[in-house]
Amino acid sequence: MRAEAPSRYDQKLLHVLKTSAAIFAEKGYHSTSIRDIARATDMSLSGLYYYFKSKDELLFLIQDYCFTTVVEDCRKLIADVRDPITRLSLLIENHLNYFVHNMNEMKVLSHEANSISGDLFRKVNAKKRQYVDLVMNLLDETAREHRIRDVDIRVASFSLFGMMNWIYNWYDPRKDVDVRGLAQNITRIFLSGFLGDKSIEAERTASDRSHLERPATIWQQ
Amino acid sequence: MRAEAPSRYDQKLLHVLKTSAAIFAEKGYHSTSIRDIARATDMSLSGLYYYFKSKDELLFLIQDYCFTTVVEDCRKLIADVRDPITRLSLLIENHLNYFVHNMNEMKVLSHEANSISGDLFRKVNAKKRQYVDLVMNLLDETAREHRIRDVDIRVASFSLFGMMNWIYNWYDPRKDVDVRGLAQNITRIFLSGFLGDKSIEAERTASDRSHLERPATIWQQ
DNA sequence: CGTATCATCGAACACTTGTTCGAAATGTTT
DNA sequence: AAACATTTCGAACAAGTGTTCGATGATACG
Repeated sequence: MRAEAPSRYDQKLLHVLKTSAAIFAEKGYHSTSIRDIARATDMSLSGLYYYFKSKDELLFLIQDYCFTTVVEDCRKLIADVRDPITRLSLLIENHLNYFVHNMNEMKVLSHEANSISGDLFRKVNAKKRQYVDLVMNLLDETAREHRIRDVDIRVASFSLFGMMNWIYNWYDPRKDVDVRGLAQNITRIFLSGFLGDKSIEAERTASDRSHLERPATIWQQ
Repeated sequence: MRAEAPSRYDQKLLHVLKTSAAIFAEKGYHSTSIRDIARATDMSLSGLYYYFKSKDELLFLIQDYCFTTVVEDCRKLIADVRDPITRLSLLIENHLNYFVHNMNEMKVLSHEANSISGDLFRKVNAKKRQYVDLVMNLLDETAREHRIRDVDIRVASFSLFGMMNWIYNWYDPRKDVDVRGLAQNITRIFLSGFLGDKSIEAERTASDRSHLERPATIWQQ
């Protein structure tokens, strides 16, 4: 039994989502009007409302669809792998691969995370939390296996997410390394950074932290 | 000769900037109305326009003021240090310290980078580019000294910025490690990750990259 | 054919937005 | 006190916003 062919409705909905994501990615969610989307999709203003019932929901559909797929793909990919480090590497590769190939949607997911509110916000956030927990557990397991005690798991996890999710701010497939190279580099930096290197004591480099005491600048008066 | 005492005008302007930054950080630039700011500052709508001549410029003033200070502080801090690794460590510490102590402004700087346009955008971006170049040069120098050839400098630089700038999405000073710990962790992860560890070959962990060939999911059809 | 379901649209509504402008209040200097 | 500059404000404007609704066209099926 094979998958149903997508209906006319589904096809057009997806087209609307993809076009909207592109505009949201370029101009930002709040600066994009439904009229902008109507123009780009060659539909009428009110005709769009047949496919979503509010601008909020439109954003949700993009985020949810996109995020669900990343997580599902990831789960399949690491399903029959046990070694936490390998699982982590695969997660990173999947995340970056999906990100680069769906830059618009992922930018909207990352950048407009707080542009949504209420129940829809909570729904997306529930999935996000699962994903974050997955990473934190992997790091925790790895840390135990390798007797790493000097790294905060939360800081490490979000550092990794920072590295990965920041790419929408700079990555240009036309002049940067390809996805392969991107994944290799980030995996290498994070993993060997997290696992640590006995020959390097990062601490040595800047032991005088007295400047951290200063409240820093005029903003704080 | 000591610094001039800030005038009434400067004091109030700073108060306006700081209050605006707090609201922008919470609700986002585009969802914040000048009326919101008027309410929060106990000023009239039109009264605010005595301190800036457009909403755009208000955003610019926040970003410029904030960014200028980070870079200046950084330059002073590393002025008489030659070792690139030490310079890098100090830069990271300064960046994170400033970020945590001025979370609102730095969130506005990071998150609303594209909410500004035209000349004002270019002005902020010029400073940003200098800062990025500083980091890239430091990494380049370090890479040469330590004979690191398998890491892309651009990827490494923006990975570092990703780690540092992402914190506005998760860092909570009330339940996370303090700035000291934050800086230690991130410096350790990035630095020993960038310098690498001969005993670890990250490459080994996920040599099968065939899934990176697949165009990935429904979005691309 | 006809008829029921799906898909689309134009026109309008109620509301919020950034910004302006002349006048009034406040403060400072002669 | 008078004259000046600095600072604040109320009221209004023009433009753009998300959303609704009844009507119309298209499509599928009996």
